[in-house]
Amino acid sequence: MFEKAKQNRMFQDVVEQIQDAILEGRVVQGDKLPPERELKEIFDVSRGTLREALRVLEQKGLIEIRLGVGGGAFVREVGTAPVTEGLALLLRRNKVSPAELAEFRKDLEASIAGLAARRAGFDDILILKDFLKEMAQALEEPFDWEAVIAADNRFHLTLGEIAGNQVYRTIQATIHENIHPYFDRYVPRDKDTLEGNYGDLCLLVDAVAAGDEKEAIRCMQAHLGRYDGYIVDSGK
Amino acid sequence: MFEKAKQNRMFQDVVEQIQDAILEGRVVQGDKLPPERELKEIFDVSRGTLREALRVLEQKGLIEIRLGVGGGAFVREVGTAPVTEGLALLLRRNKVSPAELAEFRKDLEASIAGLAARRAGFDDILILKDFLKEMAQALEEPFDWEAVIAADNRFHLTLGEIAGNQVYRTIQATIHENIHPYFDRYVPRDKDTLEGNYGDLCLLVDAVAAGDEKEAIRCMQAHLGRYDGYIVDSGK
DNA sequence: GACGTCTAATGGTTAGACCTTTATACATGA
DNA sequence: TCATGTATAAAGGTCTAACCATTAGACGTC
Repeated sequence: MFEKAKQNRMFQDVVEQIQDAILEGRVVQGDKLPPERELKEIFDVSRGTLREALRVLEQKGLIEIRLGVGGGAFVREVGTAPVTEGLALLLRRNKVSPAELAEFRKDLEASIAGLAARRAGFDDILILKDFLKEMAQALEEPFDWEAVIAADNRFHLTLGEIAGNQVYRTIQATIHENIHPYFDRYVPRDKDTLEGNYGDLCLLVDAVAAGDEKEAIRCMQAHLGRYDGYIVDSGK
Repeated sequence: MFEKAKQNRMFQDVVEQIQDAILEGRVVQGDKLPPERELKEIFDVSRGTLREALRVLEQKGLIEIRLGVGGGAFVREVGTAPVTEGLALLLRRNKVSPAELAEFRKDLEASIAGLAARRAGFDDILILKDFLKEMAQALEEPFDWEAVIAADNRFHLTLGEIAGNQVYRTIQATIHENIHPYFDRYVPRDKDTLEGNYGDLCLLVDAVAAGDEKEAIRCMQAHLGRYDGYIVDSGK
């Protein structure tokens, strides 16, 4: 029925007001908030209190502070930085393992592949095939590991777009950002692995083009399963 | 080669020192840091600067402030709260629709059910059955809608625990947090719906107990599919 | 036009005071 | 004896009024 009455600290109210303004788009990325000495008048708090609010907003990744003339609090694009930082802490304290991330990711990407198969249009298939071409080129001697990985990434994110659900895309982008360090560190950079990888994606695109949801899911699982060993073994 | 010289603000140094102490286990969960007036002497900064550092640590979820005698900054277990909050910001910012949330959730919970079926132990089943009993009681006349929903919630979160992957749990918590307002608003409060709901979960528990992954997934999809109409129609 | 120098805007920091919340000890009274 | 009220002090929350540090831009000198 009731919930615990929340501790009311004035700076929290300031945080909420500014946060709402950002999330509702009343101020947008790049906008400069008034200088501290004006904000303090607007909210009718002391400068110390106002600054505590700014620290919280900064930590949330919602604003960025610049020094000097013309400096101040600038609205940032809401991004994945705070999530990434929080996850990094969890990983460092062994509250989550890279293997858990990888398990979740495989599942997530498989769902995305399924949705993409259900919803992809003709143009979408062309875009995916472009990535495959790009990847094939990067695989030719002398093969370019970085370029293959970059193409693979964009392939996944594009599939996320095709899936047509913002929630999947948001979660996908966040997981990608956090799992990549492990890929870079543990996945071998040999050509065989990458060629197998390329083969997986070709099959996947075929499945998506055919609208075969189950096959798309299977392909994606096979594709990511290829790396399970590396991540799982190195975790914990 | 080089990177941008980082802006050096004194409170950031304080944040780092305390954060390191926590991450390295020199202070552990429940420990109380000295009062502000002592900390400010230790770090040789003003109280204002110290308090800005405490706000950052608080936002990172590393400490918690309690008021009054014996109050102060207490070390917290590193947890998923900041990750959840950051994700919630992203979802809010990306203006995800209730329908998108519901689609993702069905998928996520289904995966969780599958993992739970694979990993549940004997005790886990007993706990789930307790929730079912609780729900059955709340369904008897006069039936208590709030109690049923509360039990249902805890059922889902417990299933998330049983799934044994912290990443799923964190994402699940985030989605729950964001989808609940819509459930409260749009889902009908009649007894028939809730009784059907109860039936779904009974079948689900049977599947989990039997370790039947596919059936557990199917049950969960059926369970949440029950609400698709309400969320989807009212969304956007 | 290239290079210093000055200036003002603006965040960063400090000191010291007072207000508010809360656990505890103690007193009061049924 | 036990419940209830009250005083006390520890500790966070807030405020005021300065001064310090950084930086863009104006201005001037060579």
